[in-house]
Amino acid sequence: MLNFSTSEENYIKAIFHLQKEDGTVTTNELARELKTKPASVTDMMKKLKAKKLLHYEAYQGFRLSNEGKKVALNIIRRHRLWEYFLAEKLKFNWDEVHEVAEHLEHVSNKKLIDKLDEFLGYPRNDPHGDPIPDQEGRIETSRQVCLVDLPVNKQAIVSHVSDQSSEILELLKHKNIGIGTKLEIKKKFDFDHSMEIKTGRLPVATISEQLAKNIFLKYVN
Amino acid sequence: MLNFSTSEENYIKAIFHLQKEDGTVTTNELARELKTKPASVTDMMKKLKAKKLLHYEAYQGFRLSNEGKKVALNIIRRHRLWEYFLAEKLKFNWDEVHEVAEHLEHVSNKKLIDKLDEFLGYPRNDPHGDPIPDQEGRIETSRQVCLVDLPVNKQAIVSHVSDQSSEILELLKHKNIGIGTKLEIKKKFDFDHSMEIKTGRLPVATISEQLAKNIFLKYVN
DNA sequence: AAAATATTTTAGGTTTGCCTAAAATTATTT
DNA sequence: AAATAATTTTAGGCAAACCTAAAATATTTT
Repeated sequence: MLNFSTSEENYIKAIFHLQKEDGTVTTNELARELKTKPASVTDMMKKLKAKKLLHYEAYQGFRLSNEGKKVALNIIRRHRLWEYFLAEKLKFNWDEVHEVAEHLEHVSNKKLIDKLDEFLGYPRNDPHGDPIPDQEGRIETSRQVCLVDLPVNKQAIVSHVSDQSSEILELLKHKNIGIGTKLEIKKKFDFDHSMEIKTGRLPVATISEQLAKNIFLKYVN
Repeated sequence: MLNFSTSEENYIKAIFHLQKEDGTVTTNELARELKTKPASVTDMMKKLKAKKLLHYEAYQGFRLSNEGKKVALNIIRRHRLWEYFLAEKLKFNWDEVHEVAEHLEHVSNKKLIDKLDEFLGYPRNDPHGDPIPDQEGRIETSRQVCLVDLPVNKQAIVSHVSDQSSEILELLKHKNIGIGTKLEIKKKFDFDHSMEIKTGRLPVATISEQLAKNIFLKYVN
């Protein structure tokens, strides 16, 4: 894997994220995302095309090549590992990690990142719940997570309930929660590890730790 | 504290280190240190002078201003904390940390560095034995270190022996070690924590862990 | 103290990544 | 399908940080 400038890396990363929704990314979209001007985007697209990181024909938008995707996943791996480190080890707040990780992610030393990964215990998701690509760039698209481990404000869909007793099902029915219910945690209470969640249209519901331990979800996206 | 480019930071740091020996630094010295050309150095000196980070008159060499020194100590703080992190937490080898820290040091987020410092337990020296400046840029010029904690290949001078029994003094005399003796550790053995040290002119001597625990030294410089 | 040598600065050029304004192309209306 | 609007690209410039070659200054030698 060659080395890229901070600027090139930011473009690659932005294209990767944008092309998730659409298939192909436009000059204006990218300029908006990166807070730069369309003319600057065109400049960079020419350069990245020359480096074979993306497919691009004038006026036709662009998509990352396979090589470009590999580079993107590598940057995302660095970013999310640093986010995890900041939140888990340095006790940064959930909402402060992104900005700092934006800088750390550009220190591209493979050994550093692999050792950081090992030190952190090979985490699978960053503090926002997004999956962390492995050394090979493999990424788990949608893994199950226990409600206990679901980050605050991260939407997820109930996919499994481990205890099948009538008692738990009664409780879940009462709270209008079932497989397929989309929800997010609004607040976690350290005292008893209970939480308030929000489902689709309804107001908040309180979930005990015992209940949360039995509910598994998949991230949206 | 304002923000500086990576390049500016590298110049400031290099001047700080060079002016330790001499009082004033010359264009050629700095060019050699930074593997750049004298003309580039002159360019940068004008810029740093305009930013009041150094004193400089054409052809007369340069010295950091007080503000420049503060900036330098801040960069050195970041560098050494990252070195400590890499060696202590990520288990990098002693001789690999410097290069990686050269990159990490330029991520200048005060909160990041202060939290890193806290996470590491406010270490006083980096893995090379060099002191780590505190938040205010204060640096311990020459602190005592126990021989047990002296890094390999780092010269230091015996400044204190805690046990004053005749037995230890006999042993030290036999090995030609006394207050003022300059030595460095050549090898440490994990098995019994014994070590081989080298003093001035003489060949290596072996020191037991028990003995090392009673010898304190000051770093050279 | 003049000449020779070494150092430092100036002048002008390059690349990267950004910009504005104008031209080219594509998309949308009418 | 022409006209209008929106998007994208081109052309030409700018600042940072580097470069080479030549000029200016300082230092050393004779």
